[in-house]
Amino acid sequence: MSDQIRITLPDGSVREYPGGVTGLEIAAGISEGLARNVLAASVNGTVQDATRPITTDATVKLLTWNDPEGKATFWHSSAHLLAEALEELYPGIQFGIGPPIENGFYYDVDLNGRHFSQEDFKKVEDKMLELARKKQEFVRKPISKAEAVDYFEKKGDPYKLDLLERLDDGTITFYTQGNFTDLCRGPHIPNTGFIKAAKVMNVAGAYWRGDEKNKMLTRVYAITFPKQKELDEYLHLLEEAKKRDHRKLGRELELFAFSEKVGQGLPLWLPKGTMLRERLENFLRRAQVRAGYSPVVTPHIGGKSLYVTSGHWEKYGKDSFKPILTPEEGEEFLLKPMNCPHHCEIYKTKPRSYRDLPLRLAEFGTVYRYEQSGELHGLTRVRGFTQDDAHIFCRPDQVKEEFMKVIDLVLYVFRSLGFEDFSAQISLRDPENREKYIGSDDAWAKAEDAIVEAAAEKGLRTVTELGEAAFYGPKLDFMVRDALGRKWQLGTIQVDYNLPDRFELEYTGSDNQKYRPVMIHRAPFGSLERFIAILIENTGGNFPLWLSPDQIAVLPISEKYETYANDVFLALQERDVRGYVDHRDEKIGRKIRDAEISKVPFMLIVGEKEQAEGHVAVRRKGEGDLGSMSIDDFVELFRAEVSQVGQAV
RNA sequence: GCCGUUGUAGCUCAGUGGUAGAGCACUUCCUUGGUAAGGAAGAGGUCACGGGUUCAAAUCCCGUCAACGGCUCCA
Repeated sequence: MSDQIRITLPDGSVREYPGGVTGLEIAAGISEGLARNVLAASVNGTVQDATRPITTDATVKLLTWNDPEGKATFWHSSAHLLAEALEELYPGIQFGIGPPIENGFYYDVDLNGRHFSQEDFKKVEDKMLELARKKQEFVRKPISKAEAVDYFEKKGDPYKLDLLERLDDGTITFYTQGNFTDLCRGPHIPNTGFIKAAKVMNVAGAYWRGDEKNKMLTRVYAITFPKQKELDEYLHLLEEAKKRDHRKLGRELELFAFSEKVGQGLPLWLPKGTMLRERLENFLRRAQVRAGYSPVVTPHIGGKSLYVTSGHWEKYGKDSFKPILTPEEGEEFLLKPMNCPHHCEIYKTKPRSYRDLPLRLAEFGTVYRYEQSGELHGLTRVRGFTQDDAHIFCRPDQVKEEFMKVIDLVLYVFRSLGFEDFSAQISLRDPENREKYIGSDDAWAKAEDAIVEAAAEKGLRTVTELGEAAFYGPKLDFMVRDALGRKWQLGTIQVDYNLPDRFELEYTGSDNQKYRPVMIHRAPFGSLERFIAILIENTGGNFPLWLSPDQIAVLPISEKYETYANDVFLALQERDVRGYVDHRDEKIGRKIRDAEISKVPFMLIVGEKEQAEGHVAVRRKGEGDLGSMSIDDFVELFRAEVSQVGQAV
């Protein structure tokens, strides 16, 4: 151990230390402050305990709260602290897993039927902090599998034993802090004293190992911080995010509603929401016409045999809405869960030539799917929704080019609406579970290659997920987050070599032979409902001018100017400006306040002066008075802003 | 579907065994006003629904439905 080792630090400097030096000691040599804040150490790219000796030359980064790995380590250790607290409060409970997550951590526990709810949160938090103040060290101990099994058999924890079964002897470690010992690969923070603030967020059920055949454990979600102030800030941030929740804003801005009588997951679009939705539809319709799409319309139901042919009946029939029947003949029809089978039938209405391809059929198609009741969520997960669907029928040699054109369209849509923060996900087959999918290996391989290449050529930053493909083909999804950080899929592009086979679609090639086209399913919004939900949360309800349900509110100072207010409104309406006149018997301050709360972009105040000059006093929401101007000047100002985003819709 | 929590006026919420409340919104009247809440009066609830316990249930118990937070699922 007396041999010197060379440690390379992130700034490129190299220092010599005695072999066996720890991250903590290196930190102490740099500054006392750093030593106080070191949570873990990255040694040659592997995160490990800051207290673990380093025995060879290495590149070392000392991790603090400001590093994602530091945070993860902090929260992982906090999960152990949570477990320790729970065990003290509820002796005899058993533990599943307790990982860090994006915001905090959780621990799955089997409370053996014991009750645990919000009233107990405070007690757990207090216990956690009480234990944290003891500055208990996290002690790492390599242990043989036999000893580990023995420990948990004595303790009576079936979940840990289940975990141990899949671990190899020689790789197993225990971590102990205070009276709590856990099977854990680590790493951990030096001691519990770093944890100064703790909050149990909520509890939820979670199946052991995520399998619904297994027992449901209680998942306790919590978050901790090195400073109380940071917890306060986090809670404040959460409060702010809740204000942007589309379910809240949807009600407040009168965009949509639900009715128990209509049914859960079946949104009712109110006039203002419909206005917004129609602007979006028109926006995409125009873009699609430019991109060579042909709009079509198909019925909301289709004969069962259509879905037998498509394969959807086999795959989803048993857990869908049941077929509806004709009264006399008993013929079965399905509420359409997809538009693609209908579009395939449109393809088949006449013989197609290679010259006709690509054929791009687009439809705002409303579909109905039986989503499990516990899954429904505002507008992001519903049972009836409208896809901005289109199916591109093309020759195999056109797949990649068409795919790239769709990527362009999706990016155009996202850019126009200010969606900067999205990620792209390529979903491929699960290589270990191929019977889940229909279609030949060869077709799948071709489709997967086409997607990967197209995404790469478009320079998309993508993550690839195995096993996330649709049952009929791989896909490229565009993912965004809602106000509370949950991830949702919006735009999607899917290659399908399968449906053309099932529907026996054909085209005649230049050699007069019959060929099979390839289908691309695509939806830039995904569904209008989900897209609008995310748009509401992204904008906080402050929609761009071209989308605002009400773009202006004409506010007469008093009844005397009502006629003039109506004249102003009519003149603007003729120039395609949307809004209303506030005729209520209220003072101007009140009318302004209400228009501001309704998030109307422009308020046009008219009184004696304006009437005399034929002007309007313009007030911009959130900004204030812009001064008095003629109606023509206002329209110019208005149109400049609308065309700024390129969307005179 | 599963686990947990919740359900009182259009909205936000008080009320924990003894005749259903507040603020905002709504209606009417007064007020005719200059850039974020003028005043007064009024109307509005089978306390989600269905059972049960009790002299008495919004309140306690059981069931159903729905919403919320997760899990599983998501063509």
